[in-house]
Amino acid sequence: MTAFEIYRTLPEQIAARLQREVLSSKLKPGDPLRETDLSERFGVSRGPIREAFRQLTQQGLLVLEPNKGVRVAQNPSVEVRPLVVQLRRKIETFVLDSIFECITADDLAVWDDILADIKAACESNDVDALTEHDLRFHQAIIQSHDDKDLFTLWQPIMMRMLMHYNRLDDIMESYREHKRILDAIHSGQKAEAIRALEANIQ
Amino acid sequence: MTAFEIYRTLPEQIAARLQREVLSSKLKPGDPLRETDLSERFGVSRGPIREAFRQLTQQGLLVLEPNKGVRVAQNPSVEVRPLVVQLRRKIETFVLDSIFECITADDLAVWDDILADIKAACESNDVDALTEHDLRFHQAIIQSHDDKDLFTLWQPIMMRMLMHYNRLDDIMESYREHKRILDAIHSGQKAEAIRALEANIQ
DNA sequence: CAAGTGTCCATTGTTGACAATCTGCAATTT
DNA sequence: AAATTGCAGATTGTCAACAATGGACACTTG
Repeated sequence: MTAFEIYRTLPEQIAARLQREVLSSKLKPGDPLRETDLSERFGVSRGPIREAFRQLTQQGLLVLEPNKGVRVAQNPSVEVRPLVVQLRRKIETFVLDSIFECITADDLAVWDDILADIKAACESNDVDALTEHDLRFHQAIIQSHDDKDLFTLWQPIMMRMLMHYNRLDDIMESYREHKRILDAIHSGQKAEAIRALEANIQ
Repeated sequence: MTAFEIYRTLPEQIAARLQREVLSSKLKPGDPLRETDLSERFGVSRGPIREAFRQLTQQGLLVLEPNKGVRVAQNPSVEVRPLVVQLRRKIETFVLDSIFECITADDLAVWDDILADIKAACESNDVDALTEHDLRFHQAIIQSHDDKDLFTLWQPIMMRMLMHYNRLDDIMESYREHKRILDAIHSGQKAEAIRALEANIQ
C-alpha cells in the first residue's frame, strides 16, 4: 500500500481510512460509528468526522439516522444484487464503448500498472489489496470519460458490489479477468474488451 | 403544494427548499452558493447549511469543490442522457416487477392521490408543481420496496433526469402517462404496467 | 403486574469564533 | 510589455462549548 497518499482535505483522509475498514470488513454491517470516538482517534474535532461520514454515506457505505448517528450499511440483499450487477455493467460498458477510440498510451500505461498491483495482490493472496486495486482499476476507466459526473453515478453502485467480495474460489482468476480486458484493448478489439469487462462484473 | 411539510431536521428543510429552486431553475447550473448568504437567509449558522449542501451533493444537484464552495451541477451531457434513462428504467421496472403482487389498497390510494396532484399541475400548466409531483410519484413506488437501499441508488439518477424537464410539448401527456401506469396496476396487468412505466421514462 | 411517566446520561445537533485557503488586483521585476 | 510577486478581501475549514434529542431504567399509577 502506498504509504504517502496525499489528499486535499482532512475529511478525505479520514473517509479513505474508514472506507478501507468497511471494505475489508474490519467494520461490519450494523456497526455504529461514534463521532467522539473517531475525533479522538484521528486527533481532530467532530466537524471533519461528520464531513467524512457524509462522503461515505454518499458512497453507500454508511447509513445515517438523524439524532442516532451512523452505522455501517448492510450488504445489498440477494434479491437486489442482480440489479446492481446490471447497473454496473451498463455504466462501465457504456464508458468503455464511448472512450475506446480515444484511449491514449498514457491511459494504458496507468491501467497496466494497476493490473500489476492486482497480480501482486492475487499472488500473495491478499484479498484486501485485491479489493483496493480492483476498485482503482475500474475507477480509472470510469474517470477517463469526459463527463466527470458519471463517476458520482457509478461509485455508489460499485461500492454495493465491493461490500462482499467473495465471488471467486480461485483468486488468481480475478487477475486473469482484468488481464483479458487490457489485452483486448491493447489489440484494439473493442467488442472483445467489452465482453471481457462484462464477464468481470458479476 | 403541501403548506405544512414536516421534516425531521433543519438541514432537511433547507435542502428541500434548495432542491426546489434547483429543479425549477431558479438556481441555474454553475451558480455558486455561499454558506454565509444562506445562513443569514435561513437564520441558522453555517453548520446546517453545510449539511444541506452535502445532502444535495449526494443527490447530484450540487457539486462541491474543496476550499471553493458548491455550485449548481451541470445538466447531464446529451451523450450521457440515454444511459441515465436506461439506468432509471432498469431500477424502476425492477421495483415494480418485484413488488407487484404485494401492492396494497393503501399503496394505490397514495399513488392515486399523487396522480390527482399531477393532473391538477398539468391542468394549470404549472411545470414546477408537475416536476415535484412526478418526483413524488416515482419516489413513492421506489420506497414501497423492502430494500430501502434501492432509494439511495435511484435518487441521484432520477435527479439527473429532472434537471431538464422539457420533454413534452403537451404537458397533459404527462398526466396520461402516469394514469396508464396506475390503470394497469389497478387491473392487475403487470406486463402492461411495466410497459407504461418504461414509456414514461424517456 | 402492565402501562405509562420521569430522570439521567450518552450522543448528536447547533453555534460563533478563529484559522487556513483561494481569488483578483496592484506593484514589482525582467 | 509580459510575467511574477505580494497583498487584501472574501470564503471555506476547523474547533470547542453549549443545546437538543433519544434510549435505558427506575418509579409511579391504575
